Amino acid sequence: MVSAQVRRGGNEQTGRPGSSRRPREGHVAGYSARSLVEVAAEVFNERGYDATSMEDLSAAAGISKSSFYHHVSGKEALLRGALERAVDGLFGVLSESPAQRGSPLARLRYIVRRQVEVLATELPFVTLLLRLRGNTETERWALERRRVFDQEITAIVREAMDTGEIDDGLEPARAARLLSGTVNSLIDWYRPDRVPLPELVADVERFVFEGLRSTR
Amino acid sequence: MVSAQVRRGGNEQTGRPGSSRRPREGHVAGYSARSLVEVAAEVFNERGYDATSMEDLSAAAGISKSSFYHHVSGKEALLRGALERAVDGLFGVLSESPAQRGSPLARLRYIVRRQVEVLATELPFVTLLLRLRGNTETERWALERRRVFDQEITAIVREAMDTGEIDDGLEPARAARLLSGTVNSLIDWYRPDRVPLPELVADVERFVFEGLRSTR
DNA sequence: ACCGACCAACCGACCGTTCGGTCGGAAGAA
DNA sequence: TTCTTCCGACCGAACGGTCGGTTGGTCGGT
Repeated sequence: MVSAQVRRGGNEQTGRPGSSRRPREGHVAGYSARSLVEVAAEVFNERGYDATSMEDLSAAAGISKSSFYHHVSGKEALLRGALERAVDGLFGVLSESPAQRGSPLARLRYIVRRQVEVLATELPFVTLLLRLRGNTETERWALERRRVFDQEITAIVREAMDTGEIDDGLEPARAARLLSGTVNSLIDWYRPDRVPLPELVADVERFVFEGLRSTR
Repeated sequence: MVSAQVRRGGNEQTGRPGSSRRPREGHVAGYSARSLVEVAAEVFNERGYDATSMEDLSAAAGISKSSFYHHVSGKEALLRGALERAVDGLFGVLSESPAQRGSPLARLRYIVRRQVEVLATELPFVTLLLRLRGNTETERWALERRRVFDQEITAIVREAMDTGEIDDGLEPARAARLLSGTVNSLIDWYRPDRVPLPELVADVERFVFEGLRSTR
């Protein structure tokens, strides 16, 4: 397990510590394992996990590869850390009280809205989660968690169909997959600071529940 | 350049030629470059492009790594071949006459339906296309073609909003992205033979244009 | 004296790719 | 028919290079 404690969460000048050559400001940088997970998640998304070397990661963190190993136990541990953050964010939504009380449709709408918010705020981590191939044990664990999450959504969709709140012309599982697919596709184009988050949330909710066709 | 001519497009007993140990039936197998592209696309999707070794590919084709090189010029050429097939399929839809004539909404509906069909029939190739990271020149070329495709969709969405056929509450570019995102998300769960294609096409069209909410 | 941050040099494994050579059928000459 | 020549399919072995990870050590603060 990674044991380093938090000392400095980042670097104020670039947002990512020492991504360009630092002039060796002593030997005190102090990267927490957590901030390195953030760096790693970004690089994983740019290059792809397999194409990312430990040297790429350490360079992005501004230290040498061997120094990097002083802070983290290995490549897969970084992936695990990032995936855990994504999974925790997603399941956190399900455990919020508006996701557990109220009519099925209201719960579903709430989950969609919150899921968009989590996707946006935890973008690099969720992106990583949604692009997994399942090659390692860590990846398969995350894939399984995703599957459980999707099942929860499917169950709520089914309830909402039973109450007649949403159209029951589709199979619940298929409707849930289209729903999740739409929300998750945000990671392919959403970039923070380009679109106000509340506006994005409203647009996605409208698209998912009302569709594209004119209401007039 | 790949120079082998088509001799046998596949193998009737497994659907993929020689994926299990063949008892050396002479030295006549005769893989066309095309059938090897199909094998490669499947393995790329299972393992991820970067994580796939040439040995993985040759093993899937049932020949040695060095024999494999007798038929193809290299790893990236296989990727290129697969991506070209996906891109051609997608742009082919746009050039069909129902995609160019009629009201914007009718054209959009047609494109969505046909795009689902292309996704389904060319699943491995389109999957590859939609998961690119842009590390190599080939990948960047494909990404650029995708961008052009999305722009075409955006233009039609904008037209349909101008005519009032679809809701203009969303920005055209954002509506187009949600639309494409929904359709493209099929690659994450659609598997042939599980769902009749016409039914899938109808479901996706309905979801995209009518949304989930009840029509009653 | 000790400790945490840091790094150059290194390791075995595996990568994509090349190459020399074998095998068996097709084709032409006898 | 038999002999000879040729060719495409095929493979084992090895190449240069890069990978994830380790080692042995320096340096500055306390």
